Amino acid sequence: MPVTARPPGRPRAGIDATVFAATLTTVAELGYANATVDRIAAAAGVAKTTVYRRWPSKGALITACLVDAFGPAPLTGTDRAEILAAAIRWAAGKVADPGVGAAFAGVFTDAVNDPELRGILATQLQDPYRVALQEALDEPENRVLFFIDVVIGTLIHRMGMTGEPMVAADVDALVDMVLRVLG
Amino acid sequence: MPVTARPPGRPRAGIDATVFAATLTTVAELGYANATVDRIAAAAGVAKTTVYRRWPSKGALITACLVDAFGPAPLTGTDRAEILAAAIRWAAGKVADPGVGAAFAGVFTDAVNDPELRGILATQLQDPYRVALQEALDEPENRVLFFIDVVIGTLIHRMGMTGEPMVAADVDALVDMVLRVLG
DNA sequence: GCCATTATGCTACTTCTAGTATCGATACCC
DNA sequence: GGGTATCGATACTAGAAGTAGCATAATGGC
Repeated sequence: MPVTARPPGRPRAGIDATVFAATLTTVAELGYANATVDRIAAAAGVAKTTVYRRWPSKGALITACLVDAFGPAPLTGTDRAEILAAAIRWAAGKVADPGVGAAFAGVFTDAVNDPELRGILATQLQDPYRVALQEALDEPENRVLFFIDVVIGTLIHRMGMTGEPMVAADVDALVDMVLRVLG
Repeated sequence: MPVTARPPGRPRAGIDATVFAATLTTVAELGYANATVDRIAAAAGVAKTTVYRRWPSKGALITACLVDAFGPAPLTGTDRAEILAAAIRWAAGKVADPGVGAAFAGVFTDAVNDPELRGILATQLQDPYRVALQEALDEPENRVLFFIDVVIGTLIHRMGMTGEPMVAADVDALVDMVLRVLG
């Protein structure tokens, strides 16, 4: 029994999941810049005002959508090398999912000049993985942050410059490179 | 004597350099999102229409500004390791220049969902360095592109997530990591 | 010095999007 | 059925990208 009793009134239906799905498909079809909140709301079958009641800004919506799309990191493996390799391949696969890479790159760009959104992105999306990696690898924070910069930065740069996710051979090269330093 | 004779009429003054300088200072002061074409033009002391007569879009202006700010890469050194290390440190220094990193991250983000701008960015900014690196390192194109993804992606990711350029110690780590693979 | 030529400055405009306000309708739990 | 909080719909504001039209200014050539 939860401490907070369910409040009375019209409850929220499964709107979050519907909006998240609509966000990814809209971004995948039209691109981040053309995925306006109006269009996302229409694709989800909800009113734009409903979106803004649940998320304070478009960037916050995209970030929440990405947190949902990525989910918990599968830090599985018997040793550091296996954990790292699995984490990199998992990240590469997620970035290659339809809409995820474009949404990631888009919200990242928006965050560059929006300190508030940057905090949301760092806290809600990056920090859980950073903390989990610090524990799984027994590495200091700055080392894990560097690892995230390299892996995510490389994947997003490829996605942004070519419009296509990184091919398997290059993901292999990324895994090899990182393992030589942190493995 | 150039093949194309100078056309008659009012010649262009040194407007390009003025606008480029105003672009970087405006982006450095206000951030990419707030560096509107109106404000950049005002900072440069020219009319907005003049900017749009010279560059077809804001993204093209920023790209041209970055091409000017980066200039030719100093691929100096007696061996591959020296060349690579110098190139990485040079890139890190440029990204850390006031306005350059933010402008780079911003135009990169814009390019993700704008194929036309992506072409401009790849052709005018990336390709010259790619070709020069291919010759200097005697590496195939896909290998050099991977190198660029890693170095620029890492630097931009750090800049985007923290708002600050990468510190020297982490640039050292980046150099070490790349040298283990390509050096 | 004058003229043709071309770029610039200026004003106004269109279009699009993020985000907000208001209010009636609706769905849920009790 | 009633209370409550959310949803839908419409309308709105503010701001930025990009465009149009025209008067003006600066240059080289004569």
